[in-house]
Amino acid sequence: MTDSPRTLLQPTAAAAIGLVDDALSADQLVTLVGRCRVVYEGRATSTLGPGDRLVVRKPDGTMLVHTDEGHQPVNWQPPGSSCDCRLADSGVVLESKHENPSEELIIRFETITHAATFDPNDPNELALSGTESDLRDQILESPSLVEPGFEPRATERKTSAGAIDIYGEDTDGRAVVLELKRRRAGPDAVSQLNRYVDALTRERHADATVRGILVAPSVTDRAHRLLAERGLGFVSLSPTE
Amino acid sequence: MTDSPRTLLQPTAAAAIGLVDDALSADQLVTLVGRCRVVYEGRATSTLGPGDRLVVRKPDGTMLVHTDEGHQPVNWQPPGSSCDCRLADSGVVLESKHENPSEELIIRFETITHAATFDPNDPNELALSGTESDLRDQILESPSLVEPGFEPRATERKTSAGAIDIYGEDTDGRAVVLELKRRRAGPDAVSQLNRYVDALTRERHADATVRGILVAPSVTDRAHRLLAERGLGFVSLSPTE
DNA sequence: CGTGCCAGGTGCCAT
DNA sequence: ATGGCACTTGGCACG
Repeated sequence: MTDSPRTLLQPTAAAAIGLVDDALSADQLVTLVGRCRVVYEGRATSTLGPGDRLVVRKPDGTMLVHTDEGHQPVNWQPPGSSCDCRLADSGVVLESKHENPSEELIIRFETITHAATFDPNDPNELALSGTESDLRDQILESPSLVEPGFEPRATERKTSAGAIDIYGEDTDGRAVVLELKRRRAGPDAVSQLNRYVDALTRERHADATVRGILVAPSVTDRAHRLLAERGLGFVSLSPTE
Repeated sequence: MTDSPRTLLQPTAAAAIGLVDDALSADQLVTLVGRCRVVYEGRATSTLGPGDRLVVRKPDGTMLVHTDEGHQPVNWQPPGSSCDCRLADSGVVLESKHENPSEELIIRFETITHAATFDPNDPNELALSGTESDLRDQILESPSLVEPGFEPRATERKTSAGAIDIYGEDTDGRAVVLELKRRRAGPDAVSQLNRYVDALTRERHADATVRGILVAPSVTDRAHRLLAERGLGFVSLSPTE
């Protein structure tokens, strides 16, 4: 039971509202192009003066306001948001509300250039590779990539400071904590590793040394210094060649 | 010198390519809706099987592929990417390339439901409030919000571990490091504060204690424990009331 | 340019 | 629901 795609060029406000209302009740995706102002209030607050933008409303409640620049929408509303479309001051107004967190987005159109709807059918999932999870699998497959004789014992091993990416032992039987990063690592990655090493050291009463190794394609200078200060190691590995 | 907005419903491949090519040379924004497959290769690699999606190309080179769900595009290309539109296997193919980092996105359409272009005029900037910068201004305005007698001395004070949000002194003349977060803070915020306190302690040789205070609306349990372990403080403050 | 860090980050999965 | 963290994170400001 799919509805036909529709498109309107320079529609009247009434026609645009009709289109949007139909699309909302039919769980269609809507795109609107036109001159609008935007007000947001929620986790933060924002206002955006008049300009030509692309507005997208998805059937899952997502709303996006895109300007002519940049990857990110200038304003948006998360999935699960409601949408109300009405006439105000002879213009189309979209009002989207979300609860928990409480957020409200109001888009006031002066002009609508295009309005279009369609019924998306998208059964396929994205297959992504080159992630941290792939790097983890590589290491579990060939532990010697980390160092000769390294033996993984667990992944996601829990500590009081969080879960260790890979926990294992070296040839001398010492505990080894690996923190993995799919790309060049900075100070935050070193701190993360440091937290896990501290926590594990505390858990295994003091004396037995716990080694920590950051595994990433590379590290920044600052991160390198931090590693040295904390007595932590580094191994260069990339998720895919 | 603005071009008119155009829209096509169920265009032929040739018509769609004509529209896109015109839009590319006129620096217009393009939206395409239709059934497509997507392949990405760059910092990572991905494939996406056939489905109905919304594709947006912006004049700054940004490309977005949106499915029917979620705030984020399923695939994209950053600003500054090229775009080539051609016919292949009797379908429209968009090929976008980016250099540094090297990334390539290929979108193969089976069907095109809508194609539309317009010339965006968007002179206004977003005015956002409730940011960390607002929280900083509040504290500089009323330092006693942190604690009675607190005196800010500098913002963005440089240390070997990075820049301190607010550096100051307490009533006893002790150095105080503030790390600000606009929302509930987790372990990473504590580690960040800890890095700055360590660095500053090192710089001011040793004995003089350096205090560290995390300023945020709230902290998680784990973060609270970490603060205690490290002898760091916490003050509850929100960027806007 | 690279480094570091904020973001209305988002999304995923765990408890 | 909250927490902890990865993400093709994106974006900005600064050296």
